[in-house]
Amino acid sequence: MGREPMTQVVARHLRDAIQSGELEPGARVGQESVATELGVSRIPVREALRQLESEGLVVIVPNSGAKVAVLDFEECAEIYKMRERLEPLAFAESVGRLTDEQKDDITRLRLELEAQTGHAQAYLEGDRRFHLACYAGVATPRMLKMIVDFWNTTQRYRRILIGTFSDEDYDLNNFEHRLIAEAALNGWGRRGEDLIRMHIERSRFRLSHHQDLFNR
Amino acid sequence: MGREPMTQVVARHLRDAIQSGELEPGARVGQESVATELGVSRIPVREALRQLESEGLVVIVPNSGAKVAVLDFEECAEIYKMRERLEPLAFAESVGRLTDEQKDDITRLRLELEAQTGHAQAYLEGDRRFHLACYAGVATPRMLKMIVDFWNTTQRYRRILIGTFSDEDYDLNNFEHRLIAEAALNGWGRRGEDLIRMHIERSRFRLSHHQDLFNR
DNA sequence: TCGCTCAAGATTGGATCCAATATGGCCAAG
DNA sequence: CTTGGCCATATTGGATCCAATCTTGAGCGA
Repeated sequence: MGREPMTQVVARHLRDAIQSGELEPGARVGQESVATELGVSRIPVREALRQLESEGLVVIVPNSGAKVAVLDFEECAEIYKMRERLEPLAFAESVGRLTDEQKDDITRLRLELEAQTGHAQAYLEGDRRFHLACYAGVATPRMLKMIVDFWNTTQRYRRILIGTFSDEDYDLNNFEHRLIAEAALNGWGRRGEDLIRMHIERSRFRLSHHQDLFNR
Repeated sequence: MGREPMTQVVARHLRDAIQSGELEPGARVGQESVATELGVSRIPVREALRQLESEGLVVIVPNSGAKVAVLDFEECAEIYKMRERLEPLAFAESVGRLTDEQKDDITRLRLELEAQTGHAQAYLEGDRRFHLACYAGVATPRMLKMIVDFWNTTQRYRRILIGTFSDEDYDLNNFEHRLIAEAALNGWGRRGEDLIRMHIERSRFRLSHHQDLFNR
């Protein structure tokens, strides 16, 4: 059994750094600095950066370097619109193939998430886990990867947005999750599609109400 | 003005080779052979392969090598289902921002395409150009790239499928294109969405009728 | 004949080195 | 004071070389 390629290690490291906010959008990501920090040569760093670029996390300018991707409001909204189309499909494909364990996961994650109400950071992580659990039945990894990439590229901005949540915002979110979970557990594909679309759509509307968060 | 990075040159070369059918699905893509063929070192080849992997054109197995991606029927159908969701969105976002030149392109490409009726290879190319022209108004490149990647990964399989077209299949296709073009030229977003979804859906149905083409 | 072991060859992964390009500061001209 | 051009420096892009891993096929034994 072979060791894991350094490229993957570097990619994961940078991915985490970007999503945790350690590397802010627009921040320069120098090959040399990353290489020395992780004790590897620049080669795996370069390949990792290409991978992250394809995931939408960084932007590479030839002969200039890589920077953490910056999303303006329009781009962010566009991603939400794509999610509104793709995630209902993922739900429909997932429902019906969910094992009992996976259904239990959905319920468990939903309850854990509700328990984190008000704690922005933990809620963010839990929210992600819950939604992805709903798509656990998707057979082809391609669609799942696209969705995960969407979540990753917007994670940084959802964190900002969730800071503006009122108690009622949390409640509404939790309630929508309960409806979605119900649909998943009962195999209601079509109903789940609508719920998920509306769920994401509401997030997008909220996003457009806080458009100012993108200016700076 | 700087020269274009070798990585991009290699990537384009391999992309063309894969789409033209020169490299068949499952074919091994050795770094060394590509490098010597193009007169470059293996470094840009490796980076190009990573890029193509992110586009879904090749599959890289660590320490083993890269192979042209093979799609089974399920994966191919899944991509079509995603297209059925995303391309209507792209149409809706594009329509309304189309310039007069872009509208002329749509008409011109549609007529050129009809003139190629019966010529599988040329029809394939024209079909692609026509559809992409309908999305020319999309502002954010991210969605467009995803759609192009979908077309690229399935190009090889559409070629097989188009070989089974009867005269009536061509006619139906051309007629649907006329309806789509009409919607684009008149800015009928919602109508265009439905037409495109049904257009792709019909292709997917045809695909499932020729499922045997995937067995070998 | 079939399956297993193991070593030689081939191929990929990574490090180091050199060339090409962009960045940033400095100086001079307007 | 601003702006344009120029050169030193830092950083990326690519080539070459070495190490690690996988693949292949011959040999052996059941």
